[in-house]
Amino acid sequence: MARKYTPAESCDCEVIHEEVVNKVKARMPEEEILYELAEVFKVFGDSTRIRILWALDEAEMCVCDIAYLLNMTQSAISHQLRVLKQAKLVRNRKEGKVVYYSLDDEHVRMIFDQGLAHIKEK
Amino acid sequence: MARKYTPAESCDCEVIHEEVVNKVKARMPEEEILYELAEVFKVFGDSTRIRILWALDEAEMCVCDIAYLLNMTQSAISHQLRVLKQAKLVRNRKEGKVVYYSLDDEHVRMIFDQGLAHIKEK
DNA sequence: TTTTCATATGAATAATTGTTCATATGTTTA
DNA sequence: TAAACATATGAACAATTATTCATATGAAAA
Repeated sequence: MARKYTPAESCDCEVIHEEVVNKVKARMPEEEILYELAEVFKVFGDSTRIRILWALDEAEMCVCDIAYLLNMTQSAISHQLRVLKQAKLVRNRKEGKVVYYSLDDEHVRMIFDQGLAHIKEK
Repeated sequence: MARKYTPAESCDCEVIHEEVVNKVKARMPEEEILYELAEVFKVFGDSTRIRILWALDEAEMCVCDIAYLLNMTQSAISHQLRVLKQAKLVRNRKEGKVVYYSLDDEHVRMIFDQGLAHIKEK
């Protein structure tokens, strides 16, 4: 999102149900909120990050552990951990050379559960 | 995700905590589940779709209504509605020329709520 | 029938992004 | 000190994707 396209000329048809649209418009949250909401879910929208989050929900692990677990390179994992950290979904602590990552959000499990509920139902 | 890269040579460091990794590995769900989970959240990871979903949570609307509400072209909205339909998050009904869309998932609101909870806390 | 209108869709394009590769940083060990 | 090792990071590349534009489809109205 937030791509730089030339401004859209709204719709190219007449409004059909102005009452409904006005009612909904009045109840829409700030643009900023919806943007941030999308940003959060974007972080969840990658299977590598989902796997990392799921793993960290089971146990605290260092970068190397995660890379080995997921059969990926240390670099790829490190890059993704940075994304998760920026999103404040994980935190880390350093012990010598080793950096341990763990979940930093109690909602992760609940967000997973809602997603799973959707998958199972359909 | 699911990009076609040459297979990663797992990690390039030694495993540090084999016990933990084995424990976590045993508890990880099927790859397929985690992949689908990421797919669902990917759909939520775009502010246009978030806005459409939020709007439809308020009221059923036709394509033109949504385009007008969000100040976007009919085409852009139509493309996104197709994505939402494929994800089984919205359904539609036809009345003459007009196609009305509505939410097709009771979890949308709860997924939003969890996302919002995360945003507010951080 | 012809026109009009709402919606859908395919192709093209610009922007984004996940991984790789090479390398930097910083800590421990020899 | 130097070597080894865990992690981080920047650049490059391939793949994905959100929108635009042009046009197709299909239903209602003239």
